[in-house]
Amino acid sequence: MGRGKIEIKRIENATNRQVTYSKRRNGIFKKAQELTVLCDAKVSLIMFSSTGKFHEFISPNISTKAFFDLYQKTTGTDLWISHYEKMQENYRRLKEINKKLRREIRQRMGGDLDDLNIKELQALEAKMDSSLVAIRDRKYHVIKTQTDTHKKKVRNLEERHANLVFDLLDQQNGIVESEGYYNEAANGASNLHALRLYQIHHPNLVLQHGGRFGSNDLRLA
Amino acid sequence: MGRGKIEIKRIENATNRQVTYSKRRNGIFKKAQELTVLCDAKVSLIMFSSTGKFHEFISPNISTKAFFDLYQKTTGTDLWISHYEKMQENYRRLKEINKKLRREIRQRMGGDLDDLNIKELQALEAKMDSSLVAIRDRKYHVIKTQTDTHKKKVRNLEERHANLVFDLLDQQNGIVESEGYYNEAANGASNLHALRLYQIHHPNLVLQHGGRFGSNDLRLA
DNA sequence: AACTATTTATAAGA
DNA sequence: TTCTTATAAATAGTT
Repeated sequence: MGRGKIEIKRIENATNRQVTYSKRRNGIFKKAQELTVLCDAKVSLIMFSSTGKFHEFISPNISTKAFFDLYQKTTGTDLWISHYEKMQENYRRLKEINKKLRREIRQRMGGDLDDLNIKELQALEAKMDSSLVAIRDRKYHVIKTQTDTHKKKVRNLEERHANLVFDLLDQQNGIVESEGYYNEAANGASNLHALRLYQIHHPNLVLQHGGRFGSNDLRLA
Repeated sequence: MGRGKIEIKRIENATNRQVTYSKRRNGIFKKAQELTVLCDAKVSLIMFSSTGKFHEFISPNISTKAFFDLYQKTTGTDLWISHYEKMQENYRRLKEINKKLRREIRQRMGGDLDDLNIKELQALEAKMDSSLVAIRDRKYHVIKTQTDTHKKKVRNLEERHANLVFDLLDQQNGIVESEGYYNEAANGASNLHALRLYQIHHPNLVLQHGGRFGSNDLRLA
């Protein structure tokens, strides 16, 4: 049916394949159309090319949905029941697992213990005990981390505060004793003296870098 | 494409129509088969004759169901969406709940604690503590119940054993002292005497109804 | 996309 | 239905 006979096997040249697909697709669609008209038949012809392109012919006066319904009715197969049933089975299993999980949680919360025997109760108690240890450990670890972070923050703030105080005193010295007696106040050399002056008037200021920090409102239970 | 050219319109003669249907059906199936092979395409061809007869061609390596799924995916239509999607949504929700339950259990087992803050850790610890108390209470209750049951069983067995002993002694008395010295042995009046006799020969028998029962192999932790 | 030599499909007849 | 065969139709290779 062409310049030469061809063997019916996959056309390796992609361009040729695509061209042949296009030509033969038209041919088969025409055949389907003719069959529909000549023989008063219902035809559904759906195809996907190797590149995934979709084409469809369907006889007039019938939708694809109706066609598939007819297909299912005629063949007695239900195209989606297997999929559906598999899902239902999964759903049922998940529900069961869920129930067990909830039960386990209830037991771990101290309820629903009525149908555990002594061995099971002892095992549960032991597990709970060790879990409690793990939780306590974790809690202490978190508290310690948080405390350390607090310490660092406070230390940092203290330093910045102290620096501000020094700067302030330096400025005051520069103004009050402007006769030149303390002209070197602008450089950092007099910080210690300035601090001493400041402390005289603010005896509550305490510079302390490793001390105890009061309650951080974390009860250590 | 035959002895004469035909017009493409419904063939009124039913026999002719049927014959043409049969011939052309073979032709179109062959075309579909060739297209599948030559062009590496996926083809679904379903037809119903005017008399309702069903024929189908489908490319190898793909089921009608898979083809239908592909069709739906490609065209964006979904014919059983209402049934199916509702179920999928339920399934998804159940899965999510499941995940949370598992996580809660893991935490209650002392794992997966990294992203709990101190407040949550404290709450968890408190819950675990009270749960542990409940579990211990339950354990003790079970132990007590079981012990009581044992006691009752033992007591019952002892009584039956004692009765058997009495009956045995009565019979022996009946035989040994058949001269009539103890003819009233058949009624229960002489049980006390019989017991005394029995105890002489079995000094290890102890009738004890409220005593301590040895280890029941239940460590009281 | 068009052409055309050839192959293939099939209408009519058996 | 199936076979035969003359003829229409489809199409492979080419342009």
